Amino acid sequence: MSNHSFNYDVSNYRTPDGYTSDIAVFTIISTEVGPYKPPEKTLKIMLIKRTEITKEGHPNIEGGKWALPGGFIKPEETAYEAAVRELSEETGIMGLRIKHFGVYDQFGRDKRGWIISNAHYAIVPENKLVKRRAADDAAEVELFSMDEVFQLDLAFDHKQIIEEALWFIKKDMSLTTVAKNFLPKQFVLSELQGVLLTVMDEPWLKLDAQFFRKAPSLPFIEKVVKDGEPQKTNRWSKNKAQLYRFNDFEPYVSIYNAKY
Amino acid sequence: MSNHSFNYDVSNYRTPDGYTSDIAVFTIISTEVGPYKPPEKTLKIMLIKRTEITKEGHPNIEGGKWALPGGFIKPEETAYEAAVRELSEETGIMGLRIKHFGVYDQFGRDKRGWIISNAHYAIVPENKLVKRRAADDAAEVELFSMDEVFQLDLAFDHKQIIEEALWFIKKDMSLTTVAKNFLPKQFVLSELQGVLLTVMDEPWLKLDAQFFRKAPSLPFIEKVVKDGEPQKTNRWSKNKAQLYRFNDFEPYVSIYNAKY
DNA sequence: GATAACAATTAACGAATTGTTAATTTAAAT
DNA sequence: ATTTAAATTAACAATTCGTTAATTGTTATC
Repeated sequence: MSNHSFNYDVSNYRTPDGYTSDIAVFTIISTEVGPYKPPEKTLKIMLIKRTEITKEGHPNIEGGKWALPGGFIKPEETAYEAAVRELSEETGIMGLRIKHFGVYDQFGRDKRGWIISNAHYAIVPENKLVKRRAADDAAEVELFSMDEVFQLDLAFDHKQIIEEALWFIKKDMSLTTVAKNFLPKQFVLSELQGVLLTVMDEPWLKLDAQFFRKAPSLPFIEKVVKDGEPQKTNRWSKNKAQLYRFNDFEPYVSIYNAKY
Repeated sequence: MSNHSFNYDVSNYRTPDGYTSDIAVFTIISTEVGPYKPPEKTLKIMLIKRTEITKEGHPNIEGGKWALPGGFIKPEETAYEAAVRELSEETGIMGLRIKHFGVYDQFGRDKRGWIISNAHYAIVPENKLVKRRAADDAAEVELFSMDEVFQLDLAFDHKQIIEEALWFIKKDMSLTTVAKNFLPKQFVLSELQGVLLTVMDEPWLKLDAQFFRKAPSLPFIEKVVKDGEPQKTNRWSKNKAQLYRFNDFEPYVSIYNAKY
């Protein structure tokens, strides 16, 4: 029988045993490194620890291991909607940027059967994450740095999923203005630089002289001005620094007119 | 019950009624516009026409409409493997670039039930596509330009899938060297320009003076040289033109150090 | 209250790249 | 021989880049 024409008799096909939505929740946490110094920023991912025993009293699959938050999708919702719901259940926060980035359907990835994972990543500003509430069934929730996470024994194929999520977030950080989701509405150039450096390590980013000369003319950010007066802050420094905010400009780049 | 901990009792959940792999197959066809002129290039997509009647003699769902090639995934294969298989069954060609770009799981998109589509796009050089064989059950196969395809009454949500596939291929063309999959191993700058122009329309691309001055120094292509002699061709022009090929350089760009 | 320290900001300048226009080369067509 | 059209090279002002140095404003230290 030809598949491409969708002739379909349910009895001829085995159907998947489950369809889940998993979410790699990233945040960037700041650690104070001294007064009048921009804090050091680190990319972290939120994982939950799977319970050893299910509610029904049976041993839980992959119990005791750290895993991505997520769960089974209901037929009346999409994987994206499920991700939004799971994330709000898990962290109590809403209105975040959530994006699909891959599907994991290798047979054997879940011993319970043919279970397909639709993977998303989400970005949470650290100030929202501190409100993180204890999970309903007291599952442990913790943030891990990228160094830490790859040393854990993760559930299922979540190690691979996280590796690929990390790759996507790096790409997005380079090519879109996602960085704004990690920053307050108004920010200072060194804060922007700090966020970018958590995932990118281009030399021109690290060199202050280059970054601070180029950044003020980036078309997608603008100086915050009130009554003709440029707004400044000394949040992180002795000398007052100019505040910026993202505007609606959508940058477009191409390898064919870039400089190398 | 908490979803994030994956406590799972099969009886509690409805499972999907099917999991399909659909493929947006793109090609660029050249039409001769005159002797010693580079041919005009147009982006086309391959669609198949769904039969009115199934093998079993029942009316086929969405019968008579044009649709993306694809089909149900078997439990022992991944959606990607299914895409490779379907594409080889359909066109008889292998070794193509195939990439996942999205999942379509809106309930109601397929009247047969809860059916999830894992969507891919593929790029086929036109010289391979001419070998396209008649489909096994004589389903009609045809190439459509982007203008044409959006005027058709497409099956399921395939219009949306194609729109998003087109968006992805444009992005990929700008940010990766996919263009090489549309070109012969050795090509001439005007051929590269023609391929890029089928999906991009930046001014510096259209302006020959700019494109031809910049292109020779792009780090991911190089002049074809044999025995110290630069290889040239007059495939498309009276004057011999330098042949280029892609090398292994992987370009990286970012919105933060681009020019605007 | 002078001054050392230090991040933010501005200035300056040669080097490299860009946008643009013009000239050259080549071989077929007339 | 002349025309034509595409590929290629040349030329040049304008812009941007990479780098180093100077300036500013505030806190900490003596």
